[in-house]
Amino acid sequence: MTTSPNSRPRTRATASKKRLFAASMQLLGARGPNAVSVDEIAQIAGVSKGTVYYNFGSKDKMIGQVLEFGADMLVAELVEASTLSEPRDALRTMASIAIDFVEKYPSFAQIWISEQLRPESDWGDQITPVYTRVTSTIIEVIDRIVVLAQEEKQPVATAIFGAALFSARLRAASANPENRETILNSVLFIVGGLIATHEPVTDH
Amino acid sequence: MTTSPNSRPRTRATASKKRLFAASMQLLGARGPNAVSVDEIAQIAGVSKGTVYYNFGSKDKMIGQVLEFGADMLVAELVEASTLSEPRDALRTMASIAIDFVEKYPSFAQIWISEQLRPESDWGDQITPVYTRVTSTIIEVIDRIVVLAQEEKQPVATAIFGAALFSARLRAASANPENRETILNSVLFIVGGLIATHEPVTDH
Amino acid sequence: MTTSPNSRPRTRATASKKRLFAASMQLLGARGPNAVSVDEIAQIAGVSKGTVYYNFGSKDKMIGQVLEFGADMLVAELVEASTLSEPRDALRTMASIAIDFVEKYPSFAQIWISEQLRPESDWGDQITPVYTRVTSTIIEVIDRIVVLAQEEKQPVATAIFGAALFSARLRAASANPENRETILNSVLFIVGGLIATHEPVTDH
Amino acid sequence: MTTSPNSRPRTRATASKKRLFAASMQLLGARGPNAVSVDEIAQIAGVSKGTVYYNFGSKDKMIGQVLEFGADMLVAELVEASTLSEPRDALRTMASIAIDFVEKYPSFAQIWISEQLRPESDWGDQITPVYTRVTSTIIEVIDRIVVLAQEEKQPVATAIFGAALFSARLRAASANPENRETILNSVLFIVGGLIATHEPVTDH
DNA sequence: AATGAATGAGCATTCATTCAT
DNA sequence: GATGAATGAATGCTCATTCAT
Repeated sequence: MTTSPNSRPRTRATASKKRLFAASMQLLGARGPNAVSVDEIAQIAGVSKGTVYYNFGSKDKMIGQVLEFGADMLVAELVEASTLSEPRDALRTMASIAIDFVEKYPSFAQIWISEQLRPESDWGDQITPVYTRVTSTIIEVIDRIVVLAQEEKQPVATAIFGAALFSARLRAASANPENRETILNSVLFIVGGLIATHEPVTDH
Repeated sequence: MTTSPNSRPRTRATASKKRLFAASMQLLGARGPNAVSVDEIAQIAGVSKGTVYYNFGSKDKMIGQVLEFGADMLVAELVEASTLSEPRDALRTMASIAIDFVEKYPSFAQIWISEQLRPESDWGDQITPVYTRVTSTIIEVIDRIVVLAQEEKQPVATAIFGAALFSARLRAASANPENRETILNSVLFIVGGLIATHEPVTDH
Repeated sequence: MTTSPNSRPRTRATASKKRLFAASMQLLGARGPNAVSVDEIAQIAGVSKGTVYYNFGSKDKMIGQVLEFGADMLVAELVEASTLSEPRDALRTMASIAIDFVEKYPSFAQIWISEQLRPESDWGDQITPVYTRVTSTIIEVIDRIVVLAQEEKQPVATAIFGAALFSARLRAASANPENRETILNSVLFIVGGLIATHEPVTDH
Repeated sequence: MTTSPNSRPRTRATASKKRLFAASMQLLGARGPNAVSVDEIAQIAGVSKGTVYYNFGSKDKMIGQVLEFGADMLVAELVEASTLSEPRDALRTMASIAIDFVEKYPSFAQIWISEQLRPESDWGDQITPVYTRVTSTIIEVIDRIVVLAQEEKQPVATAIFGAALFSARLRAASANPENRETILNSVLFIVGGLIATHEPVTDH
């Protein structure tokens, strides 16, 4: 996925890099960057610590790439779901996807939330922040439901993303998680409120 | 105990502890626990490092107390706002308070969001998680607006809190922050959706 | 005991000092100087840490005095036993006393053994090293058994003390301690060897 | 493992570890574990502090290995001496070896004496305590001299070891040390006493 | 391409000691 | 006589990073 399919077979590319990616996704997703050391990642990947620096240059750069990879995973799924013919089904499915993702990689939610905080850049000149990519997908779907003023779109999408992310995060942390349907409904109340107060999109 | 009212002037009582609290709020609120060292806190507080341990026992215990203090600050304001006669005004004011708080102590949002993740307990047995205290306040207000099934309440309140927290967090990180009113509206669309689909509370 | 009986009653002398002495004997005897902090001693004595410095000046000075006190305790008992009419009974009793003492205050043996090592002085300008006081008592008894050349006396007494101390120390550390009688016999074999190779003392 | 015989020159292999060992033997032998810091050991070894942790994992583990190494040194010499054809010569030589060792590494005696005290284990699960290895060697020699009941053997050997260790320790600390011969004689009086009261071993 | 030995700055924590009250 | 708040030097340890091979 990361390595766009070349025409040539590319025998093994970088086995070490792949293993490091896998180990990082697992460890970072579960415990976050600060709680994971380069030693541990290398050990679980079954390579030497030096290999991390050979392949990625620094811990931060590696984290950046892993984060991007995780974001790509999530966004790809969201984008696919966003094409469902019925936009409200699309949103519901997208929220459901978010719940699954956060359950699998709990600390990604936390990282994305804090990602904008960094004053300079830690893991990141980070091409596009995750939330931007997600909210623009959300906006596309919303645009198929109601007519919103331009300056309303981003805040509405942000609210939806925040509600979904936080609900999912809490559900993942809970011993006996809330009913998934109830959470989806709660998040989608935002759309209900939108519809109740805005003009619906007329199909051309 | 420390502040037992003496008849004598009591020049500066436990000035050190207060200074440490202030420095911690500032530093922790801005950069989060991992990014702040005991040295730095002590230095900014103008006391020696040993004083931290004399007064708090450990870095974690200190952070726990500071976090609790910050939570108390926010919750107290929210509770006060929740008593406004018009429940929708109350919610709007509460969201506004959250925005201000997050702007002042950006990393608190992040900490609270990740607070449930900790398997055991890092900064103590943390009486009640912040989100619980906040959502129960939100629920009180919502109960004055619509009639909700018991199992719907917590998820709805969670969604509202998540939307507000995330929006506020993003606004705080942004160079040219979104219009506050637009954010408030977006968060409150959840309430709009609620009203559109639930029976309103009848005033006796 | 420490305060040689004055003619005047000496109402309470220093209650704090006594409590510190008691706590120190207990803690130091069990765990040794390095493993015990001033905080802990003060806490168990039920006084403030400052009181230690008020009464003793420093941790080392306090330890020195406690060590001396412990040595006085042991030596007093040994001296008393040494007056038994039958010198071999005296030696056996003295060894038995050593076993009891080491069992009660295990780390005293260790401290006394390392006491001579200190290059300068840690806890001490320590009047007379414990081993000197003990061996001179041993020598007095031995002189009643056999005739020894002057330069033999100290080494023989040292060997006896070492054998007794080490045996006692090991017994104290053992889960199911060796039979006390067997230990006493083993130590006293030194005397047996002496008698077998030296002229017995003729009573005038 | 570290020293697997390579065909290639192997310039300096694990020079750091060796240097750390040498420095530790010197420093620990002279002043004991508590009085020596990791910084100091690393500095004298001419490596960085991190190297200690890279090679040994912790200060305690390093001390454990150094202690074991020292014990191996002593025991190896004792075992060799124990094979002398004349058992009493063997014992005398062993005592002499102990004196030399203690003179060179004064604090080892102290550590070994206190080694059994540790409730849990500080420097590791310490394979076999030194005193056990030494006394079993002593017992082998004694068995060639007299017939002892099984339960007498350990206490007698312990007394001999204690007498030798303590005498050696005192001699090492003394400004003008006692005559070595006199000390050896004193320790060996235990054997004299044994012979005087027990049946000698009959040669086949 | 990969390794692993080595580094050193940074960190949380301990503890004997001081001193104003 | 006694206290307890405050100190600061010292310590064991972690970890991202470098580099010769």
